[in-house]
Amino acid sequence: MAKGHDPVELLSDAHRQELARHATTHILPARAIIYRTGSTATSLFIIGDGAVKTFRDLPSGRRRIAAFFFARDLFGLAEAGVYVNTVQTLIPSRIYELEMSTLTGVFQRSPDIELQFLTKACHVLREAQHHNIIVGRRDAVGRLAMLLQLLLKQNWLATGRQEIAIPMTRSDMANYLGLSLEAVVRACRRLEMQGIVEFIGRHQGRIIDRRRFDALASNV
Amino acid sequence: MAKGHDPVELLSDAHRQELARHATTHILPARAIIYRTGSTATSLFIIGDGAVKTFRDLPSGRRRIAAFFFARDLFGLAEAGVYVNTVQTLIPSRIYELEMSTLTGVFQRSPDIELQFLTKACHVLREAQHHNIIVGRRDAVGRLAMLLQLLLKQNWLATGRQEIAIPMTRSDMANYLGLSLEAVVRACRRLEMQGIVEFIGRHQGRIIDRRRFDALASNV
DNA sequence: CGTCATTTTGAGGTATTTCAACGAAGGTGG
DNA sequence: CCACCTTCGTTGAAATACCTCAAAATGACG
Repeated sequence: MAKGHDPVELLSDAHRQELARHATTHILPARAIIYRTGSTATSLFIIGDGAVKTFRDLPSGRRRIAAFFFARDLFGLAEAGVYVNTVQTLIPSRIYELEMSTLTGVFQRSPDIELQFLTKACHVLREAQHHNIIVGRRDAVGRLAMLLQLLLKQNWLATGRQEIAIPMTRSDMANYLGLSLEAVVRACRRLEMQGIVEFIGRHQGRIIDRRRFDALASNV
Repeated sequence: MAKGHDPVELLSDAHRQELARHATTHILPARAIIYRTGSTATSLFIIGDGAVKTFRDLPSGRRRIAAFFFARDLFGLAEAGVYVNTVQTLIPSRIYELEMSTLTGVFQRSPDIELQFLTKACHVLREAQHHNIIVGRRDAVGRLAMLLQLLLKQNWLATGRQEIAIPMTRSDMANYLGLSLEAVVRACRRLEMQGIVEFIGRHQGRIIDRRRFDALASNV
């Protein structure tokens, strides 16, 4: 089983308040670009509510989605000087912006906050390694199952634990999984045909057979 | 082109001396296990000389190599409480061990050292994302070219800049690239047939046609 | 309610995987 | 120092699964 994906509290309440004083809040609609590849990196961002995707467009015209981020996730730190990925909201989101210049001051005053960021960076790294394992699978259905499992964790509390909220398009899923759009569609079909997952519309799913679902996702 | 892979100095000389006082030096032969999946995480490690691989064995029996690390690289931070990957030397190596307990003290005294570690963690994250892009390619030859390009950067100074030192086995390369062992062998053959790269033995390569080599590696 | 992007479905091509057997290399013990 | 043995590497042939291309249907949005 893929471990290391428990929801991680980024910061304690005290630290969160300390940071809140320095943060700018952005209320963004769906599909809003937060920053682009190559622009100079000036801030870190924390998601209050919503979801974003970080991606790069490759020379071939293909697009690779490096990660999806959700509430309490941190992004903007995978760079040095300039951002290497573009970040865009999937759904309306509330984003907190922390300017690096003010952040270094906070770090000087309280190294333990900085340690929290280091911990969080490690969490993001584990996510990236897990992503590597997903893409390493050869079967489309198994890859899809692992992505759905990821999404399931997000709505563990919000919705029932069989309900899967899918805030992105099939195309996004394909770009994350390293599959073609058609392969994703067919994989969804097959999960339905086999009675493992049911799809209601394109942005919601429901687990029908949890045992076989977990078996699929774990069968790396 | 894949950017973000320039050799990064982990620490300034002053900081390195500060850390050296707290570090334990290990001289290890090839194939030595430094720590295993699931053991409690007590230390960070920095490579003085040598090379290591970090990997996980999946339930299916497959092995996925998450990363190769070389001189001045840092590892042991991709975890929370327990290590999630096993780390093993590829060649005889000198490894510095920094116990977390002493490290937190250092962080308290000099937050700028901690910031260096955060920066380094971001670098490792970028490497993981680059790995994602490599594995995302569908052509075995292109993936191999990107790995060779990575190895090339390591020996930029040590050997000529056409010489590629390959400290790992074909099997390791396969597990890193998400290919079968046979696919790696055939990809090597094809690079030779096309006069792009020449292999001397199994652990050394030489770039023959740099233009086409770069074109291959960039053609993501 | 119409337009447009996204999704869905079908058929064929191509790459890698798998399976099997052989050859080479490295490490160990006599 | 040599021989053995285990591991790793190499090559060939067939099968599977995904990709690509093309066209129709669905859904989103103004």
